[in-house]
Amino acid sequence: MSRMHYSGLMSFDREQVLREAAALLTRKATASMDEIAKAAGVSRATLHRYFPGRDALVRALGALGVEQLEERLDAARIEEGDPVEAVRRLIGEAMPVSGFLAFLYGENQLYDVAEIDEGWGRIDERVSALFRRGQEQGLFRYDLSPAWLCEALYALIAASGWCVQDGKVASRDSARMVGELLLGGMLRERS
Amino acid sequence: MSRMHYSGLMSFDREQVLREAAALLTRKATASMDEIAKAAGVSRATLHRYFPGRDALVRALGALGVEQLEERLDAARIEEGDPVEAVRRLIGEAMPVSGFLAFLYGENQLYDVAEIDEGWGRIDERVSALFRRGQEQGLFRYDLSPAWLCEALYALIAASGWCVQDGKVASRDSARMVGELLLGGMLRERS
DNA sequence: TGCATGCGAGACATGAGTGTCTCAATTTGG
DNA sequence: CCAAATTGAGACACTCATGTCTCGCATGCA
Repeated sequence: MSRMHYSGLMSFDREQVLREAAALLTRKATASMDEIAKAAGVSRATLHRYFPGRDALVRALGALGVEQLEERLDAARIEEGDPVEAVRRLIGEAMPVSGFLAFLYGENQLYDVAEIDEGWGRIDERVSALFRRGQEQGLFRYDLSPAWLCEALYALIAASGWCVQDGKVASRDSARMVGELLLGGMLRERS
Repeated sequence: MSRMHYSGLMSFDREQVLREAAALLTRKATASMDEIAKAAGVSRATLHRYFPGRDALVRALGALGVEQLEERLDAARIEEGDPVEAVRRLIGEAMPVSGFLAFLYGENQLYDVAEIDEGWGRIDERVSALFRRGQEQGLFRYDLSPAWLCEALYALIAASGWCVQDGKVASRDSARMVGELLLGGMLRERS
């Protein structure tokens, strides 16, 4: 019998494999199970023991992404304080996982998994609530819907991650680039 | 002997097939050659006669995307007049092909094709030049690099196309949503 | 020491997508 | 109207990723 009951948790090795898989698929979304196994330092058989099939792996990846992002929403305390500063904190927290998020963003396969879908629903709701709060305080524009601001935020975070990986933007500048553009736009301040 | 010399041009049928393929792959990036052939209304054999292999098809698609976008840069006359209005015209022109652009954006395979790469180089150069021109006229912020503004523009266009397809944003609002956010940001106007 | 569990390595079958070919039917142009 | 070209349909082999299995080895525990 197994030494561990997988009651919601997972073994250390399994989680490590998952993180390696995330790192690889972030760089190469079409990597084969064999490549993933090699990158994770386990055999293909073991990879398949942990995740019976590519679907299971991608689903676990999706759940990991939701979990990580929710942790970062917590860390950024986006429901507290000045909405503008909350947006800046959110961007700062989300930037390190921008590549991973960009990968999950393009994985249409995940839209059928109810668990993942409701996870993204929770995230969207929290982020939209932040934008709504800013609007109600008269800080954010009313003519841009929270839903659109939400998507725009995701898109800019993903794009900046891509730029950093491509050398177009310095890693230390990326959060500022996203924050300044999203909050203030590209026009110079009116005097 | 063939009725036509393919000196740079392509037959009407071939171009029609290419456009159908673009439309399908925009919706389903992993469509098989068989699905593409059916969607284009030709047999798999004919599809393969036009484009010897999936690589050739994707390359032709990349070239088509570059060609279309350059036409729209011309139509928007982005090197003329007020930079702010030029950006608005550019967004208005590019919006109808946002889905197709989003597909090409995620096709890493194209980065090895010199012809496509230099096409995107030309496009990036023209768009960056527009942003630089706006900066030099004191209209655009200096602390956001043209390269980043470029990528942000692409990302927002792709995101808005996605939002429209998803029903989150009305089709006629999409250009304004992108333009307002990119140019003015999400903060309310300072009095 | 002996036993059990987990892992790595590899063989094997399967299915999907692909590239190539043939042949009959249709269209096109002289 | 005939001949050439093009197309559609289908057969065929090949590749690759995948899923499954077995077996030998190592590590850990009693």
